[in-house]
Amino acid sequence: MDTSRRGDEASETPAADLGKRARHRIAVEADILRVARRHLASEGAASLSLRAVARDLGMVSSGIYRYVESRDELLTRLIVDSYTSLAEAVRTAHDAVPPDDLGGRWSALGHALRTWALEHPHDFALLYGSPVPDYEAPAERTTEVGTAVVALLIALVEDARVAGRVPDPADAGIDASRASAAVGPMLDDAMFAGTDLDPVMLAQGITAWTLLLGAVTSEVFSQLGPVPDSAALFEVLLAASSRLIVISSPAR
Amino acid sequence: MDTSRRGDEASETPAADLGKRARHRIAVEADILRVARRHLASEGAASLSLRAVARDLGMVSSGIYRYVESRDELLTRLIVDSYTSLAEAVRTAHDAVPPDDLGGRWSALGHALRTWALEHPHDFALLYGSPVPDYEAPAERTTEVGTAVVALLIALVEDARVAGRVPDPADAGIDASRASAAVGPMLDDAMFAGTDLDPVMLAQGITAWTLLLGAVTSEVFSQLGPVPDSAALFEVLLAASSRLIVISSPAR
DNA sequence: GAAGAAATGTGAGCAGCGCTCTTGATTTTC
DNA sequence: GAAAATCAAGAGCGCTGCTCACATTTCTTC
Repeated sequence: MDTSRRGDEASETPAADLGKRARHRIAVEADILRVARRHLASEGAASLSLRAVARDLGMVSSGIYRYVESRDELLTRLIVDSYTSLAEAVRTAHDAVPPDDLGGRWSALGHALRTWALEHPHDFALLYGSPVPDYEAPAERTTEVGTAVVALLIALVEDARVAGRVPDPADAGIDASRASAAVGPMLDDAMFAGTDLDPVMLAQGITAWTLLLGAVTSEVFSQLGPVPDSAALFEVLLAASSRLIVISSPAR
Repeated sequence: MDTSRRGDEASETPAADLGKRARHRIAVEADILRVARRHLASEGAASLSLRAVARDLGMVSSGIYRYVESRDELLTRLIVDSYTSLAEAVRTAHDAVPPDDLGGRWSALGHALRTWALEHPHDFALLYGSPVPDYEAPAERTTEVGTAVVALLIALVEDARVAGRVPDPADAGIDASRASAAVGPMLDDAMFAGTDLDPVMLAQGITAWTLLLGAVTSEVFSQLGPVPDSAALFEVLLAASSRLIVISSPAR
């Protein structure tokens, strides 16, 4: 049905509207990812089963291999998907804050990260927990999308520098020469092209990020045992991390 | 061999010397744990298989269930084992530092944690990574031994308070009333019986611990991608965490 | 439109897994 | 020595990832 198109059959398939085979394929691939995400959310990555996904889709178990190379490849797709979802959530929250409200931007970033992690614990575990079963993430496909949220952090640090609201590194126990040796070479990376960061500020940013991610990890995996008011504890940790990269009033 | 003991056969088994059955059992249980630890170290928790352990021990696959209730129970034993190993490593390093060298104690603690984690990445993942396959750690058996290293942190914070070398919480962005609300109730816990901590200091200790654990997690799971000099970066992060709980000279 | 090529669905099958149960042998207890 | 507990061994169930041969359907090319 619905063959009402300028009948330029054969030859090119200009990716505009496709044959029923191609259409079916992208639909099935989307279905697989959708069902897999549902299974991931309810059961976790470790018990994700290709057979179960196929069963849910009403196809025979071997059929799914026409669309997915292997279980690991499905996991990779889920990782990319989760990174995208996380980056979008964080970016949306971040962009809703006025650019000159540096502290507010970091706070929004942190809260968005925490909220997303608590809402999608298994996705979070996939991204920031222990690497899955003898599965090494293929860097080409994950690092690029995985750096989206870190890019926000970098932009924030850069803006803090421009605004002269960078905290004194000595207050954070950061030694300039040490920091240079540790992260200096990282500044040559493509990610930092065009920025004007110095090693010390990058070190401060990494420290803040490490503390923030540690706080979220700790809560999602409940590493501290039962915490009476975990939201309040997060506020404390977030405030501490904030102090590492931006101070409330211009210094010096 | 070596039956040279007062031969009070039969009747009681006073746990001193046992029948051949009991002796065999504890030997086999130790073997199982040993082989399982080897598998864990080389392959990770997710691909740990009871059948493979049994095979390595030359026993038939079903035989291992005489000694281990289930796969989850084996994992629990490994967790307890790993906690013990970690606690011992950290404690040893910590106790080698003069008690009044507060910064040195924290540094030793941090370095020992990092070294242990890098040497036993899969064990570390078991303790501080994402929870294993639909497996919820039985709190009774793990929390007790899991708090050993945190106990060191608490003692350190306590000593810093006594020595009057506690940093100003405001420098770390910690608000007193917020901190009280967040962690105050935790002080009623049995772990803090006998200590004289206030909520703010506890919050500072937790912040430092979160940063330290985040730094180690980040490195072991390589969450930051390739880092040129990860050891130097750890020094920076460790120094930052140290500033959160102890300052170099007595204040006020 | 017919014919060949490519993509897709189906079912059987292999090896591995956790775990249970039965059967027969060994050790401990009485 | 008899009864009870312990253990080794094997068969078996249902699940997993993955492969292969085969039939069917769609796409491409003449």
